[in-house]
Amino acid sequence: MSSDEHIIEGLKASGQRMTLARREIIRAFTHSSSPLSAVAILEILRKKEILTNKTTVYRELKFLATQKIVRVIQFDERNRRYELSPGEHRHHLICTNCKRIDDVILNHDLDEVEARVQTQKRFKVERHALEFYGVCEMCQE
Amino acid sequence: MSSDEHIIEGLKASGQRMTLARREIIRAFTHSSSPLSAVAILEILRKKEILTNKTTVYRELKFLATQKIVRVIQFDERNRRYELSPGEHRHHLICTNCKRIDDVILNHDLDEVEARVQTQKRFKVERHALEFYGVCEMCQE
DNA sequence: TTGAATGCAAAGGATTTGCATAGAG
DNA sequence: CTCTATGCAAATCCTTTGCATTCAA
Repeated sequence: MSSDEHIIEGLKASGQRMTLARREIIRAFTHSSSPLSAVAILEILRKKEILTNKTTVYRELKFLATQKIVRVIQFDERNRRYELSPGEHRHHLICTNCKRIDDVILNHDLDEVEARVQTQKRFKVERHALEFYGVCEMCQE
Repeated sequence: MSSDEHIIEGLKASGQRMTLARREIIRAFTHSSSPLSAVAILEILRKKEILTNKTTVYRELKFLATQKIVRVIQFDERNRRYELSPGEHRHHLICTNCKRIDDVILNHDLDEVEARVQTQKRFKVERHALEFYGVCEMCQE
């Protein structure tokens, strides 16, 4: 079962309704390697000739977030982006030139730092967000 | 010379004008240990009975950012926050309970991770942003 | 005097809400 | 049939812009 079907079946199994918009938004995420904004999703659906209102997209994103299927991430931008809630721990590489966003997986690299924050500041870390800003391979040429 | 005076004198020396609003916004930053939003600054000025328009605050924040005196940071929130451009490398501890934001300084802890991103993904890292979400000391009680 | 800073009103862009209707199960 | 999802318009919130006026140097 592909990952979009997996999510869709999971939702159905938990008694949620499956609509065209919901299905297609989930597919948009499973087929994208980078975080998507509401506008980006609207654009993807428009290209597939699936007419959807932006209100629906915003509401669907909120729904998927409450279901922990996607999560919100926010860069130094005006608008929010969303991405599939990662099983592995992902971080972002944001190109300051072309604005492209790539992912990198760093599983236990921050464990030590987190432990230090925990003891030094008595702050109980639940999660962290780490983004790298710089120049991507293509823009370096 | 205190740190606000230091910034103010630096600006004057580089030929920038010094107005009441500018001076007080700089002071708001040097006297705060956590990042400030435009609304928060407006509130601080209002309490000091310094009448200022929000437009001025937004414009001033933009100005201070171009002068590299402050920098923008954005959490999973709707509105932007700004903080003094740090000499040392700061990160944030964001309490998911009381929303308080504290800072932590981690100078070279990410060097190794950055190096790996650089070689693995051929991404030239210029800077990074790292935030920890969790429960602060006070909220753990 | 002169260009930068200010205030106000209005515009903008992203996101949310109210309400009536359509559609999934 | 019932309750959720949808579309549309309007509202909200944060931020920016245009323009005439004030003010620092």
